[in-house]
Amino acid sequence: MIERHLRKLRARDAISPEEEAAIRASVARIEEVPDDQVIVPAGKEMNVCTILLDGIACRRKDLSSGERQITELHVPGDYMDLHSFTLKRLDHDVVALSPCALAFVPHAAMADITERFPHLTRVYWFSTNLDAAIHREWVLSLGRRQALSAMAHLFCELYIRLELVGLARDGAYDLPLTQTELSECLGISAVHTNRALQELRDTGTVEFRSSRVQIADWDGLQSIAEFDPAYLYLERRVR
Amino acid sequence: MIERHLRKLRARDAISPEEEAAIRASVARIEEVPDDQVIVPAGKEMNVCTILLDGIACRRKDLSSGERQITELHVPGDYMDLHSFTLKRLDHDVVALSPCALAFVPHAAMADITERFPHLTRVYWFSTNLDAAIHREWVLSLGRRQALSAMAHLFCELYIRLELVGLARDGAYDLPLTQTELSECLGISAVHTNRALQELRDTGTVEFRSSRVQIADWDGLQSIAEFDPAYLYLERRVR
DNA sequence: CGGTTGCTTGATTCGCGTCAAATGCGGTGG
DNA sequence: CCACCGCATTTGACGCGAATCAAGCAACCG
Repeated sequence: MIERHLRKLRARDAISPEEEAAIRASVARIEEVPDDQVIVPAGKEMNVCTILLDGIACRRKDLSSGERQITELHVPGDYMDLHSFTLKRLDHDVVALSPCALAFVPHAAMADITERFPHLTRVYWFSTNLDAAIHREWVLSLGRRQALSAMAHLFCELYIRLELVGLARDGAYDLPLTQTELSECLGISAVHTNRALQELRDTGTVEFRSSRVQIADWDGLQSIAEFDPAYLYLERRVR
Repeated sequence: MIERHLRKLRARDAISPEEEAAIRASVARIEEVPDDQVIVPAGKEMNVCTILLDGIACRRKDLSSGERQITELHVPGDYMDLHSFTLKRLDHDVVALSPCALAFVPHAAMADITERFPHLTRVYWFSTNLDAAIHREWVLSLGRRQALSAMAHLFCELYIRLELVGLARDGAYDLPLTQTELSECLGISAVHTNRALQELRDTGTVEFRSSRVQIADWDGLQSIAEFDPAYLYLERRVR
């Protein structure tokens, strides 16, 4: 299952056999967690990082009022808390939005990689910078896009990211989120999320029901979203 | 002027004399740019990184409609585009919001640092992860906070970050932004920005005029903002 | 089969956007 | 020193996008 992680890395850079071996050796333990489980709580002192092998998870921040904001969705192959290697504790929760399979990599193993593999270190540094680029795109969505456009943008982003690891094809992918969780990504209410979904369906571009996204008209969806995948850094090059 | 950069790093970790020397040696060139200058355009192939020595700058993304969203403000001491070292090109512009003094560090010098100083590499990796943490807090502000609260939060964040490099004290700091630029940080209109500023002034917590922020009641401001500085990782520890 | 959770709908409210115009103000040139 | 300009700030009127409240419905599940 770690293949999806390698596939994600190799989409952007070359990974040598030695580096691949080091990555495989860095995994100390595999675990499965149920729906809704808090995998990493905000503020906790960390000494492992977590790769998402299967399922959908997120980074989530809370307000005292109980309102929640999801700041990033994670797909299989993602390091969900690689930044804990340098931050030591997180400013947000990492939460499973579906049953998830996880791989744990001790910080010590990551430290070993940084000493022995400077190039792989840059690859992982790149990976956290890619997360930041995704954050920035979400800032743009939340700050300036209309709800409909932001929602379309999210469906586009997830299609590209899931297709990269072989989990989307023919314009469709599984997305086991409730409408409430989707609303927590988009910074809107659950009611408005429902209405925006209907409006998107009415445009004939995309449908989201029964935990599945079906894109009928990619160009139309992309145009509603003003989606430009440049921020996902899909080109393969030496970092 | 590079002292502010060192001061920011040393607030979170120890920097040895050898590391300090390497940092100082990495600067190839110093330059001053006027107000409104695009320092790094989105998409451009980069081979240098830029430290902000003096002035206020930002990361900014545009929509085709001409609407703009600022995704982060930069204060003196910040590396504004350290992520270009691994990303090679940026997904946003870097723009001077006041006249700025800049220090340029070639990617080659940064590569040299990553080979010779693993600890300093982690310090810089941390620095880009701190930017991501700030992005996440802005996602929360844009997604879930009311305009008044988000504005108060931004004034709190800037106070802490500027105080760290000696540019804020006695509850006050210079902030050479127009209300329109402030609105581009907060994802609201310039008109509403003006009204929210008046409302904040009426609460007696903070005043923003003539390019200066004067905080009269920190506790009150913090409470309006629900500001918790944990996301700024102010504790000093080995990374 | 009753309870829980998620989805859907309608009515109403509200935060903020938009448009337009007025006011203030630093800079510039006569 | 004043007239003028350009830009930022401020104000008012009005409209829209999304929140909120409340209720009904559908699906799942022990």
